[in-house]
Amino acid sequence: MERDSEKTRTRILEAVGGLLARKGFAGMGVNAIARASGVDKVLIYRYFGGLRELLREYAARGGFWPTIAELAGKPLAALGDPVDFAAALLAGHLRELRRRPITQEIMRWELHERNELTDELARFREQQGIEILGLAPGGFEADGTRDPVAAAALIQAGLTYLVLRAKTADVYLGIDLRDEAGWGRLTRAAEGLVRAYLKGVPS
Amino acid sequence: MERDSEKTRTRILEAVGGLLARKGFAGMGVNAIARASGVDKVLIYRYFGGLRELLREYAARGGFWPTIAELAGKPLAALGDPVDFAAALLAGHLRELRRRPITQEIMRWELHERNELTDELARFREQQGIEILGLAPGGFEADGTRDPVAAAALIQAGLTYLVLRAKTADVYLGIDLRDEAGWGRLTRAAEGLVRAYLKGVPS
DNA sequence: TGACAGAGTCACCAGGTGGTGACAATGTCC
DNA sequence: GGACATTGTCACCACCTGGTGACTCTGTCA
Repeated sequence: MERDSEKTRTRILEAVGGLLARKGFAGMGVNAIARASGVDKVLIYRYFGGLRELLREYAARGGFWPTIAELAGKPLAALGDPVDFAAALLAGHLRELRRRPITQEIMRWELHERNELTDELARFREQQGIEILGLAPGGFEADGTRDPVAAAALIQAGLTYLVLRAKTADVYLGIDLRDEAGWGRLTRAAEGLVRAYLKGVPS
Repeated sequence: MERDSEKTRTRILEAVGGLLARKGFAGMGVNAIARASGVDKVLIYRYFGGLRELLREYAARGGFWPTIAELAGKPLAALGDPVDFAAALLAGHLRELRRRPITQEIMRWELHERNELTDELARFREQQGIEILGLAPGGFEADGTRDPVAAAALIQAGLTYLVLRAKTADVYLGIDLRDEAGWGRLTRAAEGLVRAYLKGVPS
């Protein structure tokens, strides 16, 4: 064997990512990681301490969350109107989440397990989300009739759910999740909803 | 022992429900069901054939999906306006899903496993959803600027995601998911969104 | 009373999991 | 060269899983 501990470490970490993308968190175990990386599992314990710590280190490397710039898709300065801002970020959320199977897998995992790691990952996202809201030109304060934050949360959550659902479903309320046309409808609906809600004029 | 096969069958089926509510599908196995029901696992094979068939039979008993009447919350005849109709059904979706932990667990399961059973369960819901859309007074046809079905799907998906997420998260984009006030904000936002989108006037 | 089918019990199997101790190979430094 | 720590290999452990064969018990019916 190669006898290069640093290389072995990264091989293990890469195996985590690959396994995550292929099998999700269901098949995530010491034996599976050892098999996938072609490394003896005892090295996982030696180098990382255990599965928890390995996953923690994998998470610490990051790279599966889109940055704010990626979410916006264009320079933030170009989004002077709060409605454009919201529409662009929601579209960006959909776009960026769809192209990140590992991120999707983490979010699926968060949906039915809660531990220090999932809490930390969620906290990071939550923090980023709040930060983005703070960047909204003019802010997103609620008044008597409108609650822009709740509305944005709802639409973002809807897009998230549909992306996660698309792995195991072909269709949702008649909308084809396998086809790009279906996603186009959803993108336009999201934009139309937020425009109508914030300005009172659909589309 | 009691020597009553019918009683034993129902004890097993009830154990499935209890286990589902407590542990979700993660801990769903022959041994666990046998333990939870206080019945030898060999009887599961004798009476049902295996885990798949047992789950199938459990699903066939139904009772975890809200009916259309429950979703509407009030007589459909009272919902003459398509906007009221949509708002009432979205609010009903949230209300009914929140009170059904087993249904939530099934939907979580559907999110990362796909088999004949999940497909069938999803097909039932899909069918019901389409049926509800058909009941909308005046229909929900898309025109050049609006796609009411996509908008409703998005909001419904958002409510679904937040309900599922509430089990493992306390907060989403600053909205408190443990508190009734948070759900009130979301309900009002959903209604405001659909009203604004369909009529052009928020709230 | 005795035969018999149905209901329930028990012991076991192969295979997988997380986890560890003992050992062999390899490079490094004196 | 020899000492030594590091890296990697292998065999093993207890435990749990799904699944099955063989047994005993019990109620029913002739």
